[in-house]
Amino acid sequence: MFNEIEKKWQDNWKSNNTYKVSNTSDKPKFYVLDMFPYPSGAGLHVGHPLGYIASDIYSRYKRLKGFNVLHPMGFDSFGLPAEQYAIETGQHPAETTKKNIATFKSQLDKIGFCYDWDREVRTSDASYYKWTQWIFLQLFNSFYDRKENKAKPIAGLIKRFETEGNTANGQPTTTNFTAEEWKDYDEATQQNILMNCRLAYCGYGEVNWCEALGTVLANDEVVNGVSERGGHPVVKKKLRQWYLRITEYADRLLEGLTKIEFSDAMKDMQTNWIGKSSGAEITFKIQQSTSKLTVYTTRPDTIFGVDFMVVAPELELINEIRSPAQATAVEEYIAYVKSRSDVERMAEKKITGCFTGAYAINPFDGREIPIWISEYVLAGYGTGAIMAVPCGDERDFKFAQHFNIPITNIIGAHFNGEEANPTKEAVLENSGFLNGLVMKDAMEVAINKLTELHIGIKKVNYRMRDAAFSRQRYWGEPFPITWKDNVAKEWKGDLPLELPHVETYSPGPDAQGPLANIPEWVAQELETNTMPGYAGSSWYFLRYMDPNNNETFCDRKASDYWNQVDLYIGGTEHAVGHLLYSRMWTKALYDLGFIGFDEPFKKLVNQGMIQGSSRFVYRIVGTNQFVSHGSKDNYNVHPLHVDVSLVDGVELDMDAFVRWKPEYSDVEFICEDSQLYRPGTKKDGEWKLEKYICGVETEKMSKSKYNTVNPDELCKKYGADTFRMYEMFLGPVEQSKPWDDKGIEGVHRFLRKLWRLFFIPAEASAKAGDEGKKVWNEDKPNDAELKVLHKTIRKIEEDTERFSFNTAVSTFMICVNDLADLKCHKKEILEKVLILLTPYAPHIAEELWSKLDNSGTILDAAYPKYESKYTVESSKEYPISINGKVRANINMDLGLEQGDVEKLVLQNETVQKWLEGKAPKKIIYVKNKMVNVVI
RNA sequence: GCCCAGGUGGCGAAAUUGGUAGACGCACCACCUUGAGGUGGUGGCGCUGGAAACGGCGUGCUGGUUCGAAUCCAGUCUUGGGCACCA
Repeated sequence: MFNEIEKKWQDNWKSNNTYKVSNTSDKPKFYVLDMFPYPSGAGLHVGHPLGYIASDIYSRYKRLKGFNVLHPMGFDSFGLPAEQYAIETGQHPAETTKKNIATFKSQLDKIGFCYDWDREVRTSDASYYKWTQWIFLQLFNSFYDRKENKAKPIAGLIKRFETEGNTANGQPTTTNFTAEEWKDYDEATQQNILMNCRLAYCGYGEVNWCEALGTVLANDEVVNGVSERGGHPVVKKKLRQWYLRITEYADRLLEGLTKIEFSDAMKDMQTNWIGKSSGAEITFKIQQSTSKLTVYTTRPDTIFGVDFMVVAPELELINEIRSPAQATAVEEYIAYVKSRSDVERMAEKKITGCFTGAYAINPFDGREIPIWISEYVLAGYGTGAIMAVPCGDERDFKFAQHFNIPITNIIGAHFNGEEANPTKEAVLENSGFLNGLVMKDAMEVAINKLTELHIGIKKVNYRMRDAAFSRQRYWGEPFPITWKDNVAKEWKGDLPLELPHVETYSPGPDAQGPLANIPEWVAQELETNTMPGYAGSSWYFLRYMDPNNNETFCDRKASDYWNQVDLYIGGTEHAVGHLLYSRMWTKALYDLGFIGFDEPFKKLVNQGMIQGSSRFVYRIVGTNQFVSHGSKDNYNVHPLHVDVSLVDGVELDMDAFVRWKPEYSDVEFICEDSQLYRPGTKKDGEWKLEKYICGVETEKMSKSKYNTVNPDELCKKYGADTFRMYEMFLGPVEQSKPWDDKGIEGVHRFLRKLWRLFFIPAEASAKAGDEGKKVWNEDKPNDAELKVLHKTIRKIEEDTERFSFNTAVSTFMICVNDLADLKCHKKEILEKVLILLTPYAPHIAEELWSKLDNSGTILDAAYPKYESKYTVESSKEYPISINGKVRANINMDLGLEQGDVEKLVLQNETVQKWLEGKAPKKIIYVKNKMVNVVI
């Protein structure tokens, strides 16, 4: 029955364009956004819709509350998996992507979401990536003006170079020169300098190269030294790469966090990723050399505790300063470091290093400080060199110990000689002019002194690096860039620069992408890299506002109207990728005057992940026997995933298992009671006492683990409304939890019970699924019934507002139970309950609404208001507790004065017994809830 | 190692500001409805002692603050997530 109702209303909404959203309205606007999905070939599993259902409920709720709600959906359809699938099967990514999107859309529609599909965006559509390319060009043609702290068109910078050079204005991302010098530079030199200023720039850099995927990866796409996708090894490689100068936005990205509602956990993650630290850069003279060594430290107060210097092996400086005696050792060490991959370094974490033979001079006490090189110092952070203070830093301490370098103690008793102590509270000793100062106060004194002597400056550093923005792949946005004589220029054709069709996806020469294999492409000297997956997703929320505009990426009127996304729902996995990039793009577009806000998402809610509950069978190694969970430890077994649909709870359907895959056709089972069972040896219907118990583990839901559950089947069996409410009922949206459908019956029962408030099925036709006999009436409700209604209105509103959808479902259940107890079938009550229910179970609400002889759609009904006279208790038995422990009840009216309450309490028999004639110390009357007597 | 979020019945969970812990649902038990099954209904359901009335204990563990703690504080164990030689 529910299936037909749902089909009927889904068709009705579609043909009436019920969810069409207009960019003009008298109503206040509200923008609810989901993180759009990557349309994988596996289709939707029950984990995907969790956030979508939550956002759908909130959107529908806001619509009922009188808002013009934008709630769009689209597809993040460029990316690696489609291309890898293409390599494996030969199907073109455009084809598979189209097919997958169709599957996703039909699956989404079955759940009854209120998307305006006219606003759908697909990042791989030329009409969409035209604007991704356009925005890229804006970034390419802009620089970050550090003085005004915003992005500006690069034309202004060129003008500045021509008139003032780059001395006073200081764009520190490039070198200094005068206006005359600028004019004398040839074009290549000028372009080189400009490239160093552009917000999207091309440069040579150490990148994360993944051989198996044939591409570079951004830092957030590499996990534990292997690729996030596929788990292939990743090595450092020097390559020409496009980058986004996100580091220029580091401070604003941090500052912006205070203006938006993200969870603390999310803010912490972004803050840590940006990794701001402040300290000083200090330059040391080197003995018998004109070279100098500049280090970055957060602890300039420990300058007198420096016992050695460490330089990253990659630094050129090493060749200038190393002593002849150490030359061979240094070269050998550098060769050794180069031979090691990131994975090895991380796995081993051993202490290695090599003395250069050179010494730096401590500027304050003239001490000679040996300069070492070691892989534990990173070339890419700070200056690539550190001053080591073993008494205060654990890594420095271990290094000193390992190489027998004497340790200077500047913190007295705080250092025990056994381990370093990174305290800032110690009083400094052996520290020259800093003696007697507490460390945290000494920092400023030290920095001032260094500045005064021109050997150091205060310095802020960020852990975040510029974002690698090119991929050596096919299935992504082409860069509208041409190369001539090693100079990158904006492509002069009309956007979009369309992705050409290819027959093969194999990499081009010299670690270039497949585009390098296309002669016409190369002939035009076009860039052969493509943009990364996050390019299209960094601005899609803007395109929804004005999706069909062919003149601009998003009309300013539209973006001014819809403004920020009011509510963004998605997983935490994008904390340092997508969410940071979109924030940066928004800021850049804001700086350049294309939009009027500089934070894209006002509020972010992270939905938890629904994990799969995997089942395992245990194959005895080298045999075709499987042993049950209880006795698996007695054998040498190999665990294998088994499809969850073949398992009832933990008990395997052995006959279904042998039919599952051909290679299992003649297996045997050693069951829980150690009996051997061979499928097919017992006839159907014969009692099978043997049980095979599977192992259980919670892991990520994925097709390869056979633990996915398809929402289609649940919608078919129970209906979309049941499915929607059950996903919410499972627990708080923010929380991750393994999927489990054993409670879905309860929610389904609730909806049937709701139905029976309107219609009672006739006895004989209970199974036929017709609507039954009408029982609803138009009688006037009484106080008890109104009380149920208004309490529900209040609770549902509160629950919905605070995204506590699980308790909201409970509230509905209580409401329906109460109405059933009261035998209340009154239209006046029921129709209001239906309105409350609309966001949660739109189909059944709409159906019953129409059956109550209402016209129009319930989606635009007026949201009921609660009356407080029905939501408070008028009189009640109140508990009295004595020293916090409830001992008796007392009858009294609400809103009594303290004095009256005391009198009433003292008359109570139980209290008198406890007091034994003495006066109580205190009588506390708590929030109209209870009374506590302190004795 | 560092940062963050959790830990409550057989299970998913609730408890919005410190105020009668376990709402609601699942599972389970008993009964009613039924020829039977399903559906539907009523009641029970933290542990423990007790025939019962009633009592003791109880929100990972150990302490503390408070008339009163799942909630606040200190320490500790544990699960999940993030970062990881960032000087």
